[in-house]
Amino acid sequence: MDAATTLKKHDLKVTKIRLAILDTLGKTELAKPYAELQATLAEFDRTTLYRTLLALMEKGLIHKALEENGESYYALCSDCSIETHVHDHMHFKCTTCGVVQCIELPKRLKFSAPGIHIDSIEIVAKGQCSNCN
Amino acid sequence: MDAATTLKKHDLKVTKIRLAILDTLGKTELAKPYAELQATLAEFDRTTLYRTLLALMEKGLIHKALEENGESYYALCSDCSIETHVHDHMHFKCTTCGVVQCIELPKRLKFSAPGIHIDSIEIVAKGQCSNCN
DNA sequence: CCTTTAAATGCAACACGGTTGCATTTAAAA
DNA sequence: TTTTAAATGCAACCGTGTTGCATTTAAAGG
Repeated sequence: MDAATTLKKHDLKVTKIRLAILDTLGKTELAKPYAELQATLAEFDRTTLYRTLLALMEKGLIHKALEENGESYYALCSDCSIETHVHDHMHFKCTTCGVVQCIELPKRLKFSAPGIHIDSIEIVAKGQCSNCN
Repeated sequence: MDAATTLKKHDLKVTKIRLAILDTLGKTELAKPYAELQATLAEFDRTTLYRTLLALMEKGLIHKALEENGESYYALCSDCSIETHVHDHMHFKCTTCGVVQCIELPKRLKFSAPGIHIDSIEIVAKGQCSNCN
């Protein structure tokens, strides 16, 4: 399914920056840092980029990963839909080359603690990627 | 062990802001948002606060939790030492009242994926705390 | 207790991403 | 083609992170 169709299916108007974002993020399975996204899409205003990312996240087309320094990384959602935005994956950052990738988890993780009710879990791991070790 | 002794033991000079930070974070088992920390310690320059937090983190006396919006939360380290800064806990944020707390995990978590080597893992969960559900 | 010095602090300044308001443009429905 | 709600661009502000540098201070040594 092409990007335009995907947008329409999620009640989003087909615009240049939306196609550009989906195109950029679709070129790799890695998560892209915000700064790189902004550089690639420099022809657009950064406010527009900001709001477009919000819109695409809200519709579950993309998701954001936060690294320890607070840097944001964005990636396409392959396992999300409008109804259930669920991530059965963790975000892994290679401390050597710096790439961030989504890694599928074998099964849904369940944590529990007395008294509390857990809705969602985010996992961020660091180490060496397959190219760097 | 009092704060001054703790600082000396970690080769840190005993200064007013360091005592104040340890005192503030020690008053609760919850993690404090940066903004609250800055408000409480408004008598000190924010650069000093910034560098002091870095120093205390480097020595393993405190640690930082990042929430989804990128907000930083700080808490004392109870299970860290100079040699092994390890967290067998996750950070839990109540989406109702907003408090962030460290929750001990029953056992060390192990994840693996083909080709990659994982050094450390950070887990952030969201849901309702015991007061709010 | 006094001197010395490396470390800590305060201040200024800048970078960057997040965020909002508002006027203009545009996608797409009628 | 007209219409309109949505999307965009621009300006502006905020908070946090970060660095350089001059001043102050903790604490070691005499």
